[in-house]
Amino acid sequence: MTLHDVAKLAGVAPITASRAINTPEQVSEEVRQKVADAIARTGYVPNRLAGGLASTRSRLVAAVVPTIAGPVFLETVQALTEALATRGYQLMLGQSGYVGSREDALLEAIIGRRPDGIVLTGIMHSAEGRKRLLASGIPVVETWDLTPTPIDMLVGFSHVDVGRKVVEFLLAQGKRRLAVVSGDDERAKRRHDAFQAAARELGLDEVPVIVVPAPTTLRSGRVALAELLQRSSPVDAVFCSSDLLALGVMTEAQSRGVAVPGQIAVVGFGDLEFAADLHPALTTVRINGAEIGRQAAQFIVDRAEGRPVDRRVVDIGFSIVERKSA
Amino acid sequence: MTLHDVAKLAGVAPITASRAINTPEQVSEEVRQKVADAIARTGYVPNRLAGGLASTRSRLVAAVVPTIAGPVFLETVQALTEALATRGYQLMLGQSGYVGSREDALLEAIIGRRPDGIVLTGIMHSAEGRKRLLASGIPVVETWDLTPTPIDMLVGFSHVDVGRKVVEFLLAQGKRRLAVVSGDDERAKRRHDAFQAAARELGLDEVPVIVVPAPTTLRSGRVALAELLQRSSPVDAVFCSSDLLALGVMTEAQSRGVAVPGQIAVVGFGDLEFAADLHPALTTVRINGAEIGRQAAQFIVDRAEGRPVDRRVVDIGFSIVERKSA
DNA sequence: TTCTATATCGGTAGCGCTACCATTTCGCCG
DNA sequence: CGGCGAAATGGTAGCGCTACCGATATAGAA
Repeated sequence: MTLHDVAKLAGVAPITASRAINTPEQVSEEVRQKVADAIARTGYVPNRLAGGLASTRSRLVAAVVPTIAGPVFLETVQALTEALATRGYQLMLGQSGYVGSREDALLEAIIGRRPDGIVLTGIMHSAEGRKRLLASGIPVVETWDLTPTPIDMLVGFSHVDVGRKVVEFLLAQGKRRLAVVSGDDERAKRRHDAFQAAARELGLDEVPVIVVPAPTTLRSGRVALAELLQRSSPVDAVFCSSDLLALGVMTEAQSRGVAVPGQIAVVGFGDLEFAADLHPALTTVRINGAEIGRQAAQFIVDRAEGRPVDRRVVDIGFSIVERKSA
Repeated sequence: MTLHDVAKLAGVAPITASRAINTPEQVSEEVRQKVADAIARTGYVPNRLAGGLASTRSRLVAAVVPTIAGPVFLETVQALTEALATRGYQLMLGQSGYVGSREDALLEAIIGRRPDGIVLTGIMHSAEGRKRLLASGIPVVETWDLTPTPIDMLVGFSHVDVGRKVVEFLLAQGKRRLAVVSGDDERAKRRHDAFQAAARELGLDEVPVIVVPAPTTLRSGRVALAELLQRSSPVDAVFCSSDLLALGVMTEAQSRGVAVPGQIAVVGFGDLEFAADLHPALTTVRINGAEIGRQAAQFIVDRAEGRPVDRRVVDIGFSIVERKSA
């Protein structure tokens, strides 16, 4: 079943049938109807590979996440997929793994499909990767981070600001013996470095940091708190690099009879769906992941459809959602 | 940068360059080297849209999930993406939404890309959808369920068996006043129908079922337990249709001072990563989601590469992981 | 009436690749 | 030393669609 068959059935030229489908305002009502009938009768589905080849517009967008299994980027991916779908674009998913070893093969696989855009979670660091991306000429959106030197477009927020603001928040709660439990990914590191620096500036003790492997899990939260409590210096607040970690810390606290927030305050990161309903409800840093996805989709669709994108960097900010755990 | 440019640079015919890339065993070592050099110098990346069009093999696989935001299918999607990537295939993600309204548009968007296979989470029910899928001639794998009439291939397990086994398990623990908290998706319904039926057969009281909207959340688990406790008849065990729901039930129990499993046993479904580390550790039904993904990938790649698939239905089963909550 | 602007439709070529068949090369046999 | 099969290479055509340009019909202006 090809466009030619449909056109023949409708009694028009293939190119006219193409227009009836793609730019219906360019054909008469009569033709539109005949073509629609022919499509209905044949069950014709346009071959978008062929269309993409001919028009150099694949209507495919690639998203690269470290792993889909971590809940962090889910909201973003969901919003991205949706926003793209309503505009006729399809999402291709690529997993870089937290290692970044297969990154090169992944980029090759993606670029080979000639997507109309690539959405990266996190910024691309490898010079090689940046070069390939740039050379490909494909619009790129980096997300979930801020950098003065984006490859192309960017929508994110400042991890350094997050670290600072959380210290200030905790201080305002009267907490003075802060600690951090953090995944070993690079953005989390930026947050806790800023956290430590801010604590130092404000005259607090050196902040101990427990680093756990990414992806972060409830288990590593439990283990981390256990380790923290075992150390000599007491702790009255813990900033976790993910809500899952925070849940782990709270779980461990509970199983040890340590009161939250009474003895230890806990702050998470991400504001996952469950955070509000934990007991005690989790105080956490909220990132509007869905908005990141939507904005990224907007960027790429605008580019693909030839609209100029003036502001190429969007800082969507964050907020500290104060609940019961801190 | 096209294959022609690379071929010219390497001093061979385009078709020879193509072979050097795709079937290197068909060309001499010398040609292989020259083409590899030319590629390295030019940064050439084959256009897989063109290749797909010419060979009618897109090396694209579509996966349809209700929503990526629910954690249930994550493991499957991750394993699928990985297994596919290592074989040179790319995953396209489609979200049907739990409603299934846009399902038609989604199918059209997917089929239009001529994927080498389609992986469905859950089985396809709409007659219209089945017809289109069948008509497209694309290999289809239905997952996470069992049916005597799959569209094509299938890898799943019996939800009816799950419901029955959990009743038996709970009974063996000495629990007699069972209840269910369940999402309103169709597979969950199958589980709790079987659960109710089994309880009836075994002479237990009628099992109350609280149905909450999908996707299930911690919050709905809390609310559901609250409602359950408010009812007249006492309850000593709750089977939840997801681990998140189970966590909600346990959270609510904890905040009300109801002992788990002492007063109420809780059984989850899914064995999400956090289940083992909850306090108390969650007893739950384990589904090997990753294995589902890998098997689905295997099915599709086998088909795409012309290998015959003899056993088209795989029951991967499930297991009840007994921990502390029941 | 003739000319021009506008809407509607069609033809041709080509996107970048691979399937298929043809040709060349070369070692090796009788 | 001709002939032959296998290995290596090349040529042609076409996958299904759209960009680009051209043709025709209609309506209104001059």
